[in-house]
Amino acid sequence: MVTLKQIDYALAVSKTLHFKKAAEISFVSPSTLSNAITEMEKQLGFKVFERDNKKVFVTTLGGEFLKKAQSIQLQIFDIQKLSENQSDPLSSELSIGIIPTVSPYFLPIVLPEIKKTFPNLTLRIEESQSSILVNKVKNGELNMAILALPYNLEGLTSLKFWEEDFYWIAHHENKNAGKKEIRATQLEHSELMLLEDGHCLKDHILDACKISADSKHVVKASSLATLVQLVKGNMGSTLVPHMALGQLLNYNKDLLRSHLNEPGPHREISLIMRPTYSGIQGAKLLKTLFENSLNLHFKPEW
Amino acid sequence: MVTLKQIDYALAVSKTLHFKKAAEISFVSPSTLSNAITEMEKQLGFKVFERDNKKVFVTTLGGEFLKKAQSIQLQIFDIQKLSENQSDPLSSELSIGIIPTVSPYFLPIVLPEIKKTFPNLTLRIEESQSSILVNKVKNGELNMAILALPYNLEGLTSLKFWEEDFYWIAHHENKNAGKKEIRATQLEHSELMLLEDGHCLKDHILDACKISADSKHVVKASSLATLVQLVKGNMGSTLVPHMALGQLLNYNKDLLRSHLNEPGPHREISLIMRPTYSGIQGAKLLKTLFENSLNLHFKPEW
DNA sequence: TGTTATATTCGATTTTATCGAATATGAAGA
DNA sequence: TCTTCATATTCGATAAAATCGAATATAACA
Repeated sequence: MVTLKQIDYALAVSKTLHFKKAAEISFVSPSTLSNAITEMEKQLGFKVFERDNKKVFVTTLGGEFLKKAQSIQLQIFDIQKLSENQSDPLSSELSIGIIPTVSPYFLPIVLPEIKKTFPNLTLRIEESQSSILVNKVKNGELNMAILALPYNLEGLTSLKFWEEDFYWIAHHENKNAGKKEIRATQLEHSELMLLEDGHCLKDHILDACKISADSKHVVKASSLATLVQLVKGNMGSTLVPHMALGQLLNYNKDLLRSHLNEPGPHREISLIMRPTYSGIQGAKLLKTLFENSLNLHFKPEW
Repeated sequence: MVTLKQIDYALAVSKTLHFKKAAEISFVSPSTLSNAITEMEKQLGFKVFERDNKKVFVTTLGGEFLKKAQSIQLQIFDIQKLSENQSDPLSSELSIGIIPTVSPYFLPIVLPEIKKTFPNLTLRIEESQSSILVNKVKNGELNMAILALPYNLEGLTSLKFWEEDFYWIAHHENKNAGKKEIRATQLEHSELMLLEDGHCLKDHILDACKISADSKHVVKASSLATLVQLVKGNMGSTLVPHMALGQLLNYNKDLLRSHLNEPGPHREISLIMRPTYSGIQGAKLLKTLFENSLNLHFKPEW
């Protein structure tokens, strides 16, 4: 039988590609580790690592094995935390990833609430783009992430807590500026400024406006704040999500907004996590907290 | 650390709800098993089984644990078979579930091909409805299943190998009989005879015809063959999938068919399996074999 | 041709798992 | 109430395994 200890050792080797270092991080002697790997390979019927005293590399089949092995190891971690997460959720540590087009508008609202409601919780927040966050959640580096869907979750579980539409932001001199509603067809693609590649907001905007991904937009900014500054300089127009309106426009007289009148909601903000994650109970509590905070803040249609 | 051995023992207890019997099926003494479970519960920090010398039952949290534990055990089985399935796929044993509305029309075509192409393969075929098959694939009782999608796969992986439309079968005295194409709106719901509940074909037909599930149909048969016999007796009409046409109509002059002219394909036949299943390589070979056999048999639009 | 770094082998030792016998416990029946 | 019975658990002894350090083998490099 393959054992979890063997799996741990194998994963340590795959991380270091070095038996001695792997032995160190596993807190065993090199001989122990070597024996364990050899025994495991005997059980499996194939070599996971091709190695001599100078180099170590993973075999093709070994790669398959390691992928599955890591998933199993994560599930074991999850299972071990079943107890603590059940008895008193959100009372120790939690790492959450969040995308840049949500983070600055969302965190100021909910962080105080989290602090108040779960005073014993130590939060670690990490801001990255969706693809990176999905990977980190999958391999256990993050407990959860806050993403905008639709997005390919690759098997992760999601809890939706907010949906919103996009608004078109234009300089008051723009001929369409100030309309309450605007259709995608009324937007001049050439003057539309979007975020650089990798931001899911860009794709959601293209989807909502049914613009093909390859149409060229001159400006590709790295944040919504930049884009809005450019609009203020009358360089073009842009689209931003509902939750960003208040902070970005800030009663600026030059900037006018119009609701994007296309089938919505244009994006759905969700909490995602591994399906085997033991803190799902806690995640549901968070989801509710998020919903309540956001509704209080945004719903009274200011 | 929780070990796989402990997980095995715990699952044996959960199956038998009896420590002595669990010890027997695990080939260890009762004391060994008892100690292992106690030690495991100490590691986990909670009791999985509430027990005295008369009764054993699973705690709430224990149930959570056992569910995850079983999933892990299955993945370990999968990992152990990585080698054999890789080197020479489809050379030992394979259990496949298949739904009743595919089985009689599909197996006669592909079984001879499988025998010819994979002579060393021992096949076990099991016919059941989708919900049962999904469960059996999930808990490892079956390696794969052949289902008609869309269907809630609950995380299982699918490989589509065939898509087909439905045909309306009517007695030649029926006023619409014999038309090449027929729209759902032209069908008299009252005279439509469908399979009993639980057959996914019934749901797919309701979907394709946009009939609500609660509309009452008098006849609810347990097989397509029965339905067609009823049509022959002029009791009403029915809908059958493409692959069933030849066998069911069999050049019977009383029975006329019309293609259901609604957006399709009306159902997709797929091979489903656990995502961690190591025989995916073999499954892909089967998929190709299925495609080839079916295309040869059905595509020349007889 | 040494030297160095590193994986592996080997024998001894510690740790862990397992067993059978003895024990404890609660249910059922006399 | 007292026995009997079935069964989970405890205990001490034993078997199996995991681990260690030292010795060994091996390839790269100077």
